[in-house]
Amino acid sequence: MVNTQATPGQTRSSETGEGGGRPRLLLVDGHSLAFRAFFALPAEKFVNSAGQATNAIYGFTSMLVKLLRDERPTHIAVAWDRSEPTFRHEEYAEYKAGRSETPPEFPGQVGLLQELLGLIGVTSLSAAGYEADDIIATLATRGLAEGMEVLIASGDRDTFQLVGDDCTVLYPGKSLSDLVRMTPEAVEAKYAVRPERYRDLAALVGEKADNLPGVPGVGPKTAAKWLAKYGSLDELVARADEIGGKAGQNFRDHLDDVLRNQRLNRLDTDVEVGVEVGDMTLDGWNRDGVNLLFDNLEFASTLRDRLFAVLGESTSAEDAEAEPDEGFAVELVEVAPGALGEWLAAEVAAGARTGLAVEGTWERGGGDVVRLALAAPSGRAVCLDPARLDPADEAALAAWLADPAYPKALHDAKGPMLALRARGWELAGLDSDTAIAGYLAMPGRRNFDLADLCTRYLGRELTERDSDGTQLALDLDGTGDDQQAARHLLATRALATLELALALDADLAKRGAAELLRDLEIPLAGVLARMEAAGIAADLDYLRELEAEFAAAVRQAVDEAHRLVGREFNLGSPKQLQQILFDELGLPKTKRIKTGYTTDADALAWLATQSDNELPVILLRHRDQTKLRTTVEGLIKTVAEDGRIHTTFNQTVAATGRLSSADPNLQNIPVRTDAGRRIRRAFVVGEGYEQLLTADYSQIELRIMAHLSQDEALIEAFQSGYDFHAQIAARVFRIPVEQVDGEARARIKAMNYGLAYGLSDYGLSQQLGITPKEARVLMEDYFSHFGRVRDYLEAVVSQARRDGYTATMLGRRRYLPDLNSDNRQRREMAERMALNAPIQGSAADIIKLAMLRVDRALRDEGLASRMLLQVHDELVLEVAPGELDTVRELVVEHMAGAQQLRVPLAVSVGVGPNWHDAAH
DNA sequence: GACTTCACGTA
DNA sequence: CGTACGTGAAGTCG
Repeated sequence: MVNTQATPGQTRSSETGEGGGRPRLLLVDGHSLAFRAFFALPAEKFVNSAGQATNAIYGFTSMLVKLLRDERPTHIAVAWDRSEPTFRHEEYAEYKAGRSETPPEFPGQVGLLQELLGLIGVTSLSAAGYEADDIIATLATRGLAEGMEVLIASGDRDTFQLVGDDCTVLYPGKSLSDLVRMTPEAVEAKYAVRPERYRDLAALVGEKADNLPGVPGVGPKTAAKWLAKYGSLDELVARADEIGGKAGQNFRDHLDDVLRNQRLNRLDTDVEVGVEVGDMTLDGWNRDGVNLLFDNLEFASTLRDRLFAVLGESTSAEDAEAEPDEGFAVELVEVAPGALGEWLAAEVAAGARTGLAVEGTWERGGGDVVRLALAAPSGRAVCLDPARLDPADEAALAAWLADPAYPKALHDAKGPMLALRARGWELAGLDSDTAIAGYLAMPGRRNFDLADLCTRYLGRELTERDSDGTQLALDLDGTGDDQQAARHLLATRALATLELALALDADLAKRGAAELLRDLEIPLAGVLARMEAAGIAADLDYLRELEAEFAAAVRQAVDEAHRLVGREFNLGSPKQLQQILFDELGLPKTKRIKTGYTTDADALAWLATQSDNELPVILLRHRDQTKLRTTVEGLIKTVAEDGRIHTTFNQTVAATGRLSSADPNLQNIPVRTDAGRRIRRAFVVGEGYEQLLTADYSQIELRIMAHLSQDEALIEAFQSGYDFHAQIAARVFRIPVEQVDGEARARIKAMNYGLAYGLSDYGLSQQLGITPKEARVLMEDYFSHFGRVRDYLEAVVSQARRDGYTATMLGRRRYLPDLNSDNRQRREMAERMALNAPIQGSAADIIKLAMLRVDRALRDEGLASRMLLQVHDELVLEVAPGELDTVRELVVEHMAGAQQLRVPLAVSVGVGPNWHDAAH
């Protein structure tokens, strides 16, 4: 492999074409290489979720990236065959006949590949009546005439006739990435003829793939021998009689075939292509477009990174003044002890943003700083070790960190804030958080690594290279010599964050999310950091009692189940449960899932009604108790030294804009059952505080729906202040409110909530235990009274289909490309997401606003009470002695007033010594 | 050990 | 065959 990879000995400085190096033209045979790629990669492993095959696209792109990286062409074009017949067909009707059918997965990929090439700025060419080879021959000839070096990547041996001192063919070898360099020497070594005689040789031997039979009994060896002896095919034909033996006779008998082959395998060098080779530079690529296409094709990020890295280089090569070819040109400055203040004053002017990177640990509301790096716009950076900081420097650093006049850019600042806070340092002036910015730009993405964003937004890789160009390991835990590498890497991260922040500023401005970042999410990060640091006090003894109790209940359920079945089995294994329930006990089958039949709670409850067997009921009890036990166990494990549980709020996970809570998740503590609610008693008011206070928005999503749809009837129902669901039920069923019974109210309540989820008649029927037909009638009745709601929901989806995204009240977008998917299941899923996202997302916007307001008010008022938790529509606060009335009033005011809607935002408050008793 | 599937808790 | 999450256990793969 390696021996075929001997890349030309070009140096970096001669790569730019304009800069004195010789222009280098790469010509690619599109179909030929795409077809190779198609068969090299397993089609079944390269299919996106919409069912589109992608193996040829992936393999071709991978090859192209390798070519761009290794060969560094200054000019490039990809030539394509056309489906219509060529001049060769006119001459010889059987040309290329007898080829097996093109696999159906292939043709569709060619169009996408051409689209991709267009996006990365590569010229694609084809010409009616000609094959790709002819276009390549034409361009190669012109390129050579203009003094260019020419490279041809093709799997068609006909191109070998073009090989010369300045023209090399790269021919696919055994594997996809293995391109053999066919130089004149290589052609001669392999075929024993000079490249210009290759046509003659091929004419004698024939080409099976093109259905061009040669002389029977004559292979490359004989053909080469004859050509060596007679010099050329023309001479050979002229002296055909001199050739002896059986082969000679065959040659004379098949002379017409040979001459036909020679005419047909000649490549046309005069095709009208309409583009000058000098214009085939690689520039002006469309990053957003490539990203979108890659997202749709569902390609791994590695290929994208490799492509962007190589494109980033080639575009920057256009402008010698621009960034270096790759990486970040950070200059790590050593500052003498005591001189940090001076350096900051000189390097980091107030008002100019600084990149800040922190290395350390942060979890469970605490943390520590190992080192931190500051990078100025000049590219100069310092890296500081807090443990070995001169006292004067520490003071200067602390003052600078806490000074809002010095704007800072960090990546995922909440963790670093916790670590800094543990050192007694306050961070102010957070001006950009590149992780959150990335999240606002692409809320559906899984992760927002600094390195990923650099590749995507800057086209540069966040890696360092030593003098050999080999990548340094991203080893932050190094010791000794690695220390310096770690310092340099951290400084690089700081500079990368700074540059990334700039690119994201522009992107967010385009997306209308700049204010959302600056005024909502960034300030919220600080609030969340304080909430995490505070944590919520836990009654550990009580939790242990609960655990023992739930564990005993689990054991009892297990015993009963084993006794009933007559042997031991794992109640926690759906697989074993299926075996017992459906095979051994012969109970009726439930809903199908991938692995058989479901044993979920609904199914078990149904089974209990279908048989006298007690097992389903026992299993249900076991499930309940197990869930409770594991919840309690999880909580016990996370109680910190300070007796409090410090969750982590994630600000960049939920695609709708909600927060999420993890380690432990305090947003899914049971509340619906009595046993579950007992767990909430374990969350107690901490020492030095008086009460827990919970405040939640009543029906916030329905109120948002009323607001956004502007449905008068809905708005009126909220303004009246009476039981909302009952009022709606009264309207739908055309009866006075007093006559609405529990049943009717429950149905309408389910309907109300289901609307915002894209509920189907089937789903509603399942939930209410009625037939789908009854459900449909109910929905029709509902919409006959609240037509604006239906109009609104439909409008949201159609607008999202048109724009590609939904937007919340504060302009938070959610991108839903699947709205135009050909796959019905995906499309309908995207439709439900589209109608839910503005509602759930606007609710998230509003409570985030409320959190900022409440936090600000508490601090402005100098109150010691503090916010501890957010559970989507609820806030939990810890109230300091004597502050209850003030805090209650303040919280209600700022939650209810967070956003002006066409309906009131109702907030209800409860107070108690623990989370359970603070409910209302 | 890493990953997927099922199941289930919350809003 | 309603949205959004996180977690734990079992099962599977390398």
